[in-house]
Amino acid sequence: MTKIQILWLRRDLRLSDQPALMAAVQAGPVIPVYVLDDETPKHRKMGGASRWWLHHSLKALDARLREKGSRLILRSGNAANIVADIAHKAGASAVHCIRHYEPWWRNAEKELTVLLGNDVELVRHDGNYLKRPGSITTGSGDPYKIYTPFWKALSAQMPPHEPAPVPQKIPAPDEWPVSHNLDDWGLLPTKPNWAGVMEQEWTPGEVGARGRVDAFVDKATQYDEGRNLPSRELVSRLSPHLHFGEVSPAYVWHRMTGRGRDVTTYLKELVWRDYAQNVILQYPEYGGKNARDKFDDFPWRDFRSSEVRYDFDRWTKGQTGYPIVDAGMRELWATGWMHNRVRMIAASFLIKHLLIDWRKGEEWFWDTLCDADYASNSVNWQWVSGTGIDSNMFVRIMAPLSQSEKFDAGDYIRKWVPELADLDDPYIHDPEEFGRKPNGYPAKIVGHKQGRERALAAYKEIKG
DNA sequence: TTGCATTTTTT
DNA sequence: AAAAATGCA
Repeated sequence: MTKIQILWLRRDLRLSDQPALMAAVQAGPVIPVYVLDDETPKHRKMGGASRWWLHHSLKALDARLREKGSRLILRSGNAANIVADIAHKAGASAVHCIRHYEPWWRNAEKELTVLLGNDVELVRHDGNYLKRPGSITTGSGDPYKIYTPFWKALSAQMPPHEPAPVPQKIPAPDEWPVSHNLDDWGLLPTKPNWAGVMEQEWTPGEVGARGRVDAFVDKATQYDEGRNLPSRELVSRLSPHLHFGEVSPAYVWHRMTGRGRDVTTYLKELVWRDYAQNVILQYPEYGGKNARDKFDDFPWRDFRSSEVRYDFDRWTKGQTGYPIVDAGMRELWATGWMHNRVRMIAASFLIKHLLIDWRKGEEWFWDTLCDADYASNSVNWQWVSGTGIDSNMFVRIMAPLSQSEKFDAGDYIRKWVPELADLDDPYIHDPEEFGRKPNGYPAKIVGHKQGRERALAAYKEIKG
């Protein structure tokens, strides 16, 4: 006799290469459950863009499950409590999940083990990363702090496993637990215009993820240069799909490699996901705490001052007077995503030129990115700010104007800052300097030289 | 301990 | 050419 299996889903919303699903299917009838949990993550509950994505991803997953004779059970509240309750009421013998390494999920997994008691087993599977986080260590057995040696150690263990197929059929229980209605969760924004743009831009769900992979395979060899050119469509745009687990990194790895091509630069980028997990496993508080604690005394401009909040507000709205920064921030607001090269420029501008604490920027990205990921977002913000374990490069202050020219961002600016659309290169990168600033476009918040010198002076204060 | 290395840079 | 500190073998 086989007993009910609970499949507890979080950021692993796929049917293929899903080890928790495979294990559940082999053991008995499966009840797939997703819990919308705004309690467990505390202040890290999903932001607006992530919620939009989640809505569509869950809808797509439910449709996929129904094709296989199953369905998705939706509940909201404390995930550990609810999953335990469902498991007990269904008389389940096991709960299967994919492990997640955000500190709140690690806690919840521990709590769930206790709540399930002796009769129900919690089986945690790995599968959202190329190697199990924590398994890649230095010669002396410590976790890596620096990316390059981490990459070398991990890539020596590649390729990953062959991706597992979608199960033919997912056995259903005789009785389904009660489920909420997705539409009642209010995950979609009240602004219909924004939702319209998002729907044009993205197809959440496993099928959409596969489509992005297909579209990127032929571009992957150009990635080494293409990743720096925001005007061109040469990046994978897989980040939100990977974040929500709609596709496994092992599948992406296998699709991109082979055929004797060199796609190393892209693979390195993919491995940054693994690296970021390796960091938050060492430093669970990485999202809110400087890894280099001398930065705790850094003289950030005081956010209680209305002038500083006003500058921050202009940054969020893409009104800084720096076209490349503004284009990026407006792309983010419109589409829930920003080209990575521009993310670096925009982040550097907030931290160095505006001298605003990186945590304010990270918070904004957390709310507005549809790929918002605790590990990746924190690691990248701390990398730019120089507060991270992996860099001490505060004095690397990106020059937004030369970056804009260097990476040929003219068309990118034309697309996202329409009031500058009529300007030719090179004027469009710095209209103020060339005396071509249209009236509708703001003056620079702070001059480049002035901002740079202020940042260097602030850095000196914590050096001694 | 030593020596080499460190995602994306700047002037 | 310099910035500049610490990880890693």
